[in-house]
Amino acid sequence: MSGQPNHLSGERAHSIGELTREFGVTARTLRFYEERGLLRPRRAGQRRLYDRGDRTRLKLILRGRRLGFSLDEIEEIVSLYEAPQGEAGQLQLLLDRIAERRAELEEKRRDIAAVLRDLARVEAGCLERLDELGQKSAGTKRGGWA
Amino acid sequence: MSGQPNHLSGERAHSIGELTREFGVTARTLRFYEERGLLRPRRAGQRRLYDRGDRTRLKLILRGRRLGFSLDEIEEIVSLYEAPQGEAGQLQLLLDRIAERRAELEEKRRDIAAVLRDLARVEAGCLERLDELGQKSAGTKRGGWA
DNA sequence: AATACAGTTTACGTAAACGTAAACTTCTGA
DNA sequence: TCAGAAGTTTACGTTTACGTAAACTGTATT
Repeated sequence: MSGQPNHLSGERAHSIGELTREFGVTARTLRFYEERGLLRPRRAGQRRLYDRGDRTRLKLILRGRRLGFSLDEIEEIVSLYEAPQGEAGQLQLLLDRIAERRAELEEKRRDIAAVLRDLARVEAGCLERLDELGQKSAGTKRGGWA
Repeated sequence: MSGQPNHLSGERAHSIGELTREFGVTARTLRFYEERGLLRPRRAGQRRLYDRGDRTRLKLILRGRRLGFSLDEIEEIVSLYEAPQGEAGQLQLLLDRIAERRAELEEKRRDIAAVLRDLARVEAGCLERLDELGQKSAGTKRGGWA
């Protein structure tokens, strides 16, 4: 058992095509992220092979993207996850950056809450108006629908 | 009292410069948003005059921007707020779009929660490591800092 | 009158995040 | 053996969201 000295035991690496289907991104995007240094799949000859770590990183990247972070910011955030080494000064810097990001995220959270609240208001107005229309329709046509 | 037939009683309109300072955007941005149809300040001759409604819209726009929506999407969302008229079919369409947006926002909310959770993990790791360093330092240099 | 300041239009420039096309390699099944 | 599928590099194109510069207008101050 164990043919070649495998990288991490028991996991299957994925081709670029598999990744595109799994995550709904194009191959161009994946290559672009690699060019930007956001992903580093290993190679089998020319072909890219994405292991579990790469897929995790990709998930993080796409999350950041959905939240409107730039790729630069995403790079910074992802790097936070993978740099828990270093001496006291470094660690303090890391803690500071985490605090900054947390503040941004909490602003976004407040923004989301505000938009959701507004949408709920509009929705309530809609339903009310629909209800009025229903009443009139019931009075005019009796029974309303079918 | 009441010189000209004013637009909405008792509110003062703002110049573009005031808006830039209040919201931290450039004049170019405000003109661009107008060109895109997102804002419609009235004019005093050439000069733009932004009233309370314009400022409200701008707040909504910037909120959407912080959440990573495109200006097209923002336009759609803002238009939702201002179209609560119409007959039953229209209202139903509106409700559908609201539901879509709500779903997106809730995905973003989950994304935020996930990132915050991850950051908290990293932070905990940092603090732990700092604590270890503190212990060692205490043993070696006794007292540690100043 | 001259200067400054805030605002205006017009128009070209730019960074980010990919899209798209061309030309090539490397397997794989008929 | 050869077509087709999937992958590769290279390179130019495109959209979005503004930046930036030029040339002009109007008002206020010195």
